[in-house]
Amino acid sequence: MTNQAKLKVYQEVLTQIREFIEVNELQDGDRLPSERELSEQLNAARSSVREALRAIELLGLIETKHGEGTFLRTYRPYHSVELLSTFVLREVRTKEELLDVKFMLEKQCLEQVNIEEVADAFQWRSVKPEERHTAFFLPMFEAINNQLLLKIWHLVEGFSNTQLVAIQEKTYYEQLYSYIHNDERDQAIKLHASSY
Amino acid sequence: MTNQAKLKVYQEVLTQIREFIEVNELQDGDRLPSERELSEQLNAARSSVREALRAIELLGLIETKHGEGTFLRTYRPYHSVELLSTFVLREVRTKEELLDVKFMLEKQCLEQVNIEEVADAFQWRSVKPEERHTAFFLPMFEAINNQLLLKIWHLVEGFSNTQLVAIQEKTYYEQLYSYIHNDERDQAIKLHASSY
DNA sequence: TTTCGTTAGTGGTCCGACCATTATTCGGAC
DNA sequence: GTCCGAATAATGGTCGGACCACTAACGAAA
Repeated sequence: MTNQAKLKVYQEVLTQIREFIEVNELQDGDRLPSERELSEQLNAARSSVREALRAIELLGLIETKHGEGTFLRTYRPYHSVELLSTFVLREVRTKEELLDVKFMLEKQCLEQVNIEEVADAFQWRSVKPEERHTAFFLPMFEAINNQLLLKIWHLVEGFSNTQLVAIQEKTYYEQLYSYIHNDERDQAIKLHASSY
Repeated sequence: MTNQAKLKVYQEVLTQIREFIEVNELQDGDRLPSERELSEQLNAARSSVREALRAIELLGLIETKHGEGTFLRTYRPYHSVELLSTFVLREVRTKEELLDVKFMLEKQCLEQVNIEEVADAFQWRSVKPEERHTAFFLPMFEAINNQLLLKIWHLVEGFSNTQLVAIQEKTYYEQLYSYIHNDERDQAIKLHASSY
């Protein structure tokens, strides 16, 4: 027996849409054929075509405008990450696990970030104490220029925030910043670790 | 005017399915109500329910068995991920981000893992070359004992796997293992980094 | 030329029908 | 009583059509 030969219609449709995009070299913002056209050209019911389209819409790959059509869209991985997280975090409720991952991400950030590229580096100074942490790290993650990483951290941050996080003094972040600025990464990481 | 109040039906359905899972504390493998039941209970047409289900099926969050029902699914990186990735990885940017995050996670794993706790440490020896990487890292991530971290890596792994990943020789993983075993973490990390 | 209804095309939603597959049920053969 | 196989019921898979809501383009009137 062939192992997997029987793909569902909506999956075939997806493949063909993918090919259509390829062949016609569609760019972001370009319009796809209407649901009815696709339905006819691909020999599939409109409802099946819709199942395919809704799936990749949810992912953020396309955008549908009522009365206008379906358009290709610049894919941003963080859309799907958000969606996935609500399911992935389903059973990962352990505060410990969340904090571990969050710590790990921040550590990685401290290692990688180019401090020169951090905008609003001192935004956190003028912010409420409980928001300092986010205000400090957010621009740093943005400077890393990896939206996926940023989104993951943001989500973990959001979930763990509801738990009590130790609030650090301004001096803590000042020290952290200064370490990185002088490229004393290991010192920064050590300090960061001591706060968890 | 409210900015975005008008969610589509399938999106509402999605939310409610999520709540259903939450409230009833469904675990992986558990069965969801049938499409017809959901349709009735949520006051939505069956086709709308299907749009929602197909979307999260494509994501790999549920599994449908013809004649049986719809089941919550332990994430497995085969199936539709390949299809999905052909869409998602259209842009070079996305590939880079995925690989960066994957690299980062693995690096962290190499730093943290207690090699004594790794079960099936040499499973990867007897596996197809293209599966070596996963077979090597999976037990290590499991040994870290952080469900969240594991799931994140698994997802990223699944996507990036479908694209060209450099296949390493057995000696590469042997070396990696031996470094960690002798607690020469920095050597392991350096080796790992050289492969990306 | 401008304005404003009309109209055609599009996505959004619903309904009902039928098929394919699976698990269950039940009755007869042993 | 046990076992087996044929109905049966429940489920997902697919189709086609109907109608609504929204948008843009067109064309006639001012």
